[in-house]
Amino acid sequence: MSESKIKNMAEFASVSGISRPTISKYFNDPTSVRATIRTRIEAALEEHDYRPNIYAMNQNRRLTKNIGIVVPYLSDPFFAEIARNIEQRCIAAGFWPTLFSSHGSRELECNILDSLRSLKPAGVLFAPLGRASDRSVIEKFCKDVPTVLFDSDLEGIGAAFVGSDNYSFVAQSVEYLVRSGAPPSFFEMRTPANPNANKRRKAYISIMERLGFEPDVIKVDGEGWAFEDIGYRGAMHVLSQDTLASDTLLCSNDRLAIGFLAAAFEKGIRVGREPDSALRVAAHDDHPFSRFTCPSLTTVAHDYEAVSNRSVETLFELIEGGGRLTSRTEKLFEARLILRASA
Amino acid sequence: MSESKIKNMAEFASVSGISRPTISKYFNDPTSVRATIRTRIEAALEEHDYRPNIYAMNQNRRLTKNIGIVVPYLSDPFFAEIARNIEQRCIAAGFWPTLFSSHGSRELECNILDSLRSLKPAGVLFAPLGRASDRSVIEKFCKDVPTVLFDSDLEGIGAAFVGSDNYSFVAQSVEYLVRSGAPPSFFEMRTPANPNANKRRKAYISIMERLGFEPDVIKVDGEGWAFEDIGYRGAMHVLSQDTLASDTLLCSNDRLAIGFLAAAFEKGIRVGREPDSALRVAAHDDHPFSRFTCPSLTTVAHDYEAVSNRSVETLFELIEGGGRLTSRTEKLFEARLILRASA
DNA sequence: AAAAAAACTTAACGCGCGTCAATATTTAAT
DNA sequence: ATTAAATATTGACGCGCGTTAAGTTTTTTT
Repeated sequence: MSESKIKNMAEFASVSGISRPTISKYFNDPTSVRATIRTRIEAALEEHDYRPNIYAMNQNRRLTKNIGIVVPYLSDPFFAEIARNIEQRCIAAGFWPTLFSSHGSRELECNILDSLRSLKPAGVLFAPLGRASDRSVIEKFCKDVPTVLFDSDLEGIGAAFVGSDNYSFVAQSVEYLVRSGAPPSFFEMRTPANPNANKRRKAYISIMERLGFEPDVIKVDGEGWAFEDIGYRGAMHVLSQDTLASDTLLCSNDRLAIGFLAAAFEKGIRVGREPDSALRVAAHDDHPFSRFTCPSLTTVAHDYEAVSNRSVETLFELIEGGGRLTSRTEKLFEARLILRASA
Repeated sequence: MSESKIKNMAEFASVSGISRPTISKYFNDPTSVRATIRTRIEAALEEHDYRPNIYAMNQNRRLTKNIGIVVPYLSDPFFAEIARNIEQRCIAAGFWPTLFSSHGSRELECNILDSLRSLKPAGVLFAPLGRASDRSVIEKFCKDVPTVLFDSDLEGIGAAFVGSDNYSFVAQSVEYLVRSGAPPSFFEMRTPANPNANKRRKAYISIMERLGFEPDVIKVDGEGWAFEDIGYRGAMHVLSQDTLASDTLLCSNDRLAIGFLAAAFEKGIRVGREPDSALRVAAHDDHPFSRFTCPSLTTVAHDYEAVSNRSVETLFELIEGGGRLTSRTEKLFEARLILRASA
């Protein structure tokens, strides 16, 4: 490796003996130059470790190689995991992903979209807050920037949506709970942050009715994204009243269930599918921690891989299509029951 | 709001009636222009919503306003939380933070530093992987880019280190456990990913010896960052052998304890500080989920706020000092015992 | 009110790279 | 070997903004 520091593309062109426009072409797409040239460039690269200035590169390029990834709440390991997945795929495809979290705040979500605009990204993968989102801001953003929504849908907004089929989640859980014991009550937040929660409630009601049972929805108070705490408090309240309609509870999501199980444990209520248990508890999402609840949580899993994979693929199609798809597609993946000890 | 789209600073200068160099000054530091001028610019900004092109801005600036934040494992809510804290502070100070996670991989960590170089950041806040880190790569990076290490120290590398005092963690936990019951055995991974783990073990041994007790370290197998799973498997192994030297266990960190408690529950072993409990378990970190373990986990908390606050402040000093501090400082914050039900 | 200091304007250059037109060279096809 | 097609080179311009120098206006000081 030579000691001389190369400071721009012209210099690198001269030391490598190749013209600057060709070097420029190479960095935009190595396969666009002849193999002999490519190997010469790569040899020179080994020698002199030059890297183009990304700011100058992006300045006039019609499209940067940036991709924005926005999740509503990164402290939730579920989103951290899905973001990781997406990030890796973008890197593999030669893009520069940048990760943002709205941290549950509407204002922050808007600010992120604002920042994202100046990044002039090729595309954005966006999991909105949901109910708390500022629809009009997001709608405007999606008109200007190629955006694929994932996890949580805002109807009609964005070029496409990729997520999990909430009906499938609830069908799996309710049908299992019914055939292995009593039909479940549904445990959720009174004002869910996320549209998925509403879809799950509706699915619960419709499936229960189809099976000939009376739906029973338990709504607990609490705002924001501290779901475990809301589940815990709600469960403490519900369990102390002893007015449960069923000995089987289906929580809208795992994080509520984590709080619920903590409360049940504290109250000395045995949860599980053994005969001596007082309660069965199941939920949805297959949160990374649900293996380690006490008892371990019976839940329904997202197809993580499929969702992140498809989101990224859809965005790439969108980018290649110049920012437009023929029509807004909505892809929902089936869920998978994970049998553990809690129900 | 006017309809005309303004595409560069010169145009904005002409519509606002202020010269371009002054506009440029304003965007670099709004307080650097006279108040009358500032209000006129801001009025024009309301009218025309112009935003400078960040790529052109960063191209020749001696220093960008970018700050890199690198954590070893973002799916761990502990790091997600601390990253959030740091991110907010950087934004408040007018910087552009960008978040990266090494996802436990040495290779990725190196790639991130590589990407970070081309971002030409004003500074970097970096929590290294620890044992898995490529010391020489990081050392070289820190020579080129103003970097403050946090959470996990690599001795002599970076301009400063900010973290928690591992001795303080263990002092709090061991002293509490001793005065409220039996002296604890120490439960940890055989090959810890993180230097903090080694410091905690050493602290444990020294404190036990100081108090006149025989240290007992239980090492369990497992590689990587799936700590809960490692704790679970380790506990299943240890608990089935029934060779525990003490009825009190101190886990190196909360994530191991989360796995441990799941195993104990599964084995029907009662954990807690009531007389009828078979085992007491405590740990360190005050992980966001430790409130919801069964039983809730007695642990020792980081001073999150202080660590993130001080890290950011130190980086700002470093940046203002032109990338050099008089000497490498190491600031360790005290920990705080959190009494819950498990011990 | 005059002088000094501070802040502004005008004009112009440079940064590093994308991109284009005209020309030269290499490769593939006949 | 000749011709056509594909790819490189040369030279030049532009992008949007940072920055500087010289001159002008505004504000502060005395």
